[in-house]
Amino acid sequence: MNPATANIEEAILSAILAGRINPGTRLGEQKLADLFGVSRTRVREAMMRLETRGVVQVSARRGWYVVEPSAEEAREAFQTRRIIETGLLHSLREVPPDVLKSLKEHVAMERDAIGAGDVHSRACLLGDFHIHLADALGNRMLTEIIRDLTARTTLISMLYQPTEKAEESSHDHEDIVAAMEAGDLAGAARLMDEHIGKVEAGLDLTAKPDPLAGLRALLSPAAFAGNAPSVPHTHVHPQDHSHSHSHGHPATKED
Amino acid sequence: MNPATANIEEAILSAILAGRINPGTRLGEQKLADLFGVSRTRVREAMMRLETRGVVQVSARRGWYVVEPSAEEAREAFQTRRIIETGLLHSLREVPPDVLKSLKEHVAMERDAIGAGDVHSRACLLGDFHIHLADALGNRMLTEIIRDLTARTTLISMLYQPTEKAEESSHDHEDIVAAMEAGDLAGAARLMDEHIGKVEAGLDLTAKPDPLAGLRALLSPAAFAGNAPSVPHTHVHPQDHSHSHSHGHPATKED
DNA sequence: GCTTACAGGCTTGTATACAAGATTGTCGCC
DNA sequence: GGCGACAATCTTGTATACAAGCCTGTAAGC
Repeated sequence: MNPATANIEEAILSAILAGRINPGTRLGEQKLADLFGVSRTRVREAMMRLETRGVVQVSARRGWYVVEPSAEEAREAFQTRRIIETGLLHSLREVPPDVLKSLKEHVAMERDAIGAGDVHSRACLLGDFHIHLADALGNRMLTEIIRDLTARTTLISMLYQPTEKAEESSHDHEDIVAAMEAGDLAGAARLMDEHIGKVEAGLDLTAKPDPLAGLRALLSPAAFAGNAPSVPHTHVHPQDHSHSHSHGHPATKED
Repeated sequence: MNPATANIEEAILSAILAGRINPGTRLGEQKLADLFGVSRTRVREAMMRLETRGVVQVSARRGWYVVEPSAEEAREAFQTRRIIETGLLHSLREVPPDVLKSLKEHVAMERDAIGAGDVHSRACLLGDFHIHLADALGNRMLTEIIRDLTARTTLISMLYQPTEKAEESSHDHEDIVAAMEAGDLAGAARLMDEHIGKVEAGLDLTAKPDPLAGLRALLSPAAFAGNAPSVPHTHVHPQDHSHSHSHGHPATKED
């Protein structure tokens, strides 16, 4: 593949996995082209590849947007991950020592990142655990699949997750590795199932399927006619999709 | 997505699943563009999407080729399918009656196609069973994943399969459905594992990593100088194949 | 004052032109 | 006669130009 195209693709996917790009973010072709110093052609290539991988979508003549999975798609993504990752653990007969070592090191890194409060690194590592697991098997196809799925569930978490439970996730990972070390693969699979289930259960899938959620919350208390003057038109389109949730998204959780 | 682009992509993928396109086939951009009545741009889009899905590959400034999975990739593909499809069956608690009905009908169609000797339809249906299974769960993501994997294993079978065992496969499918109907999902998963294992075991993964295999077979009996004059040229290009699809795959021989 | 029609700007969609590289067929040389 | 270099041809790689459509801001009409 083209090095430049691959770089764009990889850069965007990595940014998503690290939680640096929010769902719904608009990715303008020309803007990306300038950013990477290439022409729109290459950017379009990368975008189309990412579209087939399920992480961006094109809206006709409007632009490319990072996907905002619906509640239904969220359920599918988690179901798919459960199936694949438990299937993976079940398929193992034994775990090579070097794989165990590598996984333990990874969990240690998770704890460090959590302790250091590095939110991007943390999100990246937590997702990466699952990718690492597949990779340790030496199966690149599976790794790619899980990587794409993880990108999607990361976006889902950003959309629907009211609370972050990084410590709990890392602890789950630790338990899974412990079960693997004990040779209890079935137990590890069960723990993995529960782990993914917990992450899914921690989401509020009824809450934020639309970008108006924040606004809707303002409206529902019937405080609409209260004091805020002419809220509707002026505030529905603050700027535009591209800049609207450009950065300060994660601040809106759990209150 | 674009309708035309999607059509090209789908047409080629379907053709692969039906065994109508051989691994290693060259897919020229202009030729496809003429065929579908569009410009090269659209063809390139479709090709890049298919490349992302792992069914074609581009060789720089030489053309697009249907992938010829190596023995290693073949093992990975089967391993991945085993993991996912057994994981799928394990994840089920019960099978809805309409799904069972649909699967039974599918198996019946397989038998019909086998009886009728329709080789393309048969190949398509045998692969489609697995796709159908995921689809019946209502999980489109999983369906897409399995579809792509099935395309690859279909190509692998075309490359390495010395014998076709359509009846046996169909019979396996029947057994799997029967186990599902009996509510024995664990048993169904085991049967699925064995089924995929059987298909994999039926291959000769040491035999045909290179496109010269047929030629090599002619050379080895040392009958080369015997009586057939200038055999090589006439038989290397049986029909049009565009040209020789002998793009220098590094993994040529093994012995 | 509010609604509706319209125009301008901006973004993607598509085709085409040209550049770069690879393969192949041919000619000259040894 | 065999081998190597060269040129013609074909194919993809990349950029750019133009067309088409959406969004937004403005102005006119009710």
